[in-house]
Amino acid sequence: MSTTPSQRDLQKARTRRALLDAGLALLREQSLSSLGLREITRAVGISPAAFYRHFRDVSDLGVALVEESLGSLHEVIRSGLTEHTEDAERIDHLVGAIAAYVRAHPEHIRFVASERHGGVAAVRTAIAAELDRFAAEVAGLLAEDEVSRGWSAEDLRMLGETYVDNMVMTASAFLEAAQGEGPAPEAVAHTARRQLHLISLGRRHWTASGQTSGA
Amino acid sequence: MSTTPSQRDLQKARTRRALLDAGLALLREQSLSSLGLREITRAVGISPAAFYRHFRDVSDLGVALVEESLGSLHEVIRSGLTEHTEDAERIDHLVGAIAAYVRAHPEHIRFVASERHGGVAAVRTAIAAELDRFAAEVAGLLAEDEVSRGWSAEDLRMLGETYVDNMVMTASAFLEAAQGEGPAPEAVAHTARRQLHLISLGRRHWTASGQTSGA
DNA sequence: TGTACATCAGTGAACGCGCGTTCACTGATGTAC
DNA sequence: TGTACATCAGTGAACGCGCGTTCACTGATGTAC
Repeated sequence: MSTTPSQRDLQKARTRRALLDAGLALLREQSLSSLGLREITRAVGISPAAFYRHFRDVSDLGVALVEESLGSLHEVIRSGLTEHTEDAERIDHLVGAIAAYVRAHPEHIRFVASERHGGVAAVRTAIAAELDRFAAEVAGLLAEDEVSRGWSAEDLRMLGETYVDNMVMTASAFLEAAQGEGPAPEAVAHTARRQLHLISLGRRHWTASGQTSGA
Repeated sequence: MSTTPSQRDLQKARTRRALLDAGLALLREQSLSSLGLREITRAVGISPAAFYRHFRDVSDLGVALVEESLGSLHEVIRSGLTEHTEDAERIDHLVGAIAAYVRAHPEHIRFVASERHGGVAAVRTAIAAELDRFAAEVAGLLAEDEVSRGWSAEDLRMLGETYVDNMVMTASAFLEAAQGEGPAPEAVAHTARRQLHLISLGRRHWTASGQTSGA
């Protein structure tokens, strides 16, 4: 029942894209709460008033960017965790996939990293929800490993969160490396690999009773 | 050779304090890059021009806040890692110390969390430097444990970073819990304890050769 | 195919407002003699 | 202790500027007949 979009629909979609792209580009140098509506429309080359045909306000555009930024990561993670079964290979692959993603979409990663705890509540909420989905997804994938036998859903969830936290930190570190702000990319990859190895060792030796602390 | 500060010095210090406090309070609801100079002076009750007697601009005040926010954490971490030798006790103590710190200084933690990857370069750099110091400090403390025998400086450093990353994530999670944005504080503590336990297990089974991945 | 009307993305001018920064100043505090 | 001068944190007015939002509008595209 879906008809071909009209010229109008196409043009509108094109302008919307331009607004999102311009917004993301401008966010390389500032945070969302200081990004101006006029700044965005100026970059696109339309009048300020036209902005309202596409978004309610700038934070509304921010929420749309969250989906764009994290949506395509699901596939990356899935392949990163399922394509190999041996620990070392899987870690290499996952770290490499993160590095590649950061290289391919640096602005998306920067956006998520800086707005995750940033000043715009709606965006913060959207990012938290998306990262929660990731944690659940990772937990689901790791549940299928042999080592996960006997793990409670709660423990698997915790493991998923640990992986996601680590991946976010690693992505941030790659980003800083790319801007020359921190250690070099190879050093970041080296640290990330060993951190994942550490977690993976812990996972291998995990026992359900081990998690409770002595009184 | 230090003489007692004059009335003038005292008054100036008092105003500076008021500016820092007002800035931090305002940052509860927005990010540094959107915080206005006039907003701060208005909150303090002085004229906008007086601001320049204390700081070059708002980002200069931000850098001063970084030192304030993280400075007092060193002692907390040190005691959290040295007061107990048994794993479970140490983890309980550390997680409790983080929870207490977040409860005592929520604005400081929120500030650091949101500006760590925020829009003001000078502040980002200051936070990164301070967290680096933490990682080095934690690495130094963990080096003294029996399990660390044979660890390279580089691996210890990686371990320190893993701890600091985890602590930052945990602090953020406690903060969100306090605002009712995420899981309850007890759930955060529970996850944090198990994550630290996971890391601690990995640490116990770490071998220098284990970290390199197969070709 | 041609015509009359409807839709609606984008315009451009206008608005009131708060911003950061400057400047010459004031008057309390501090210092030299 | 008293006096004359220096310092300097804070003032208040002024500046030019860009902001978000509103509004009646235009004109190309789409639709009904």
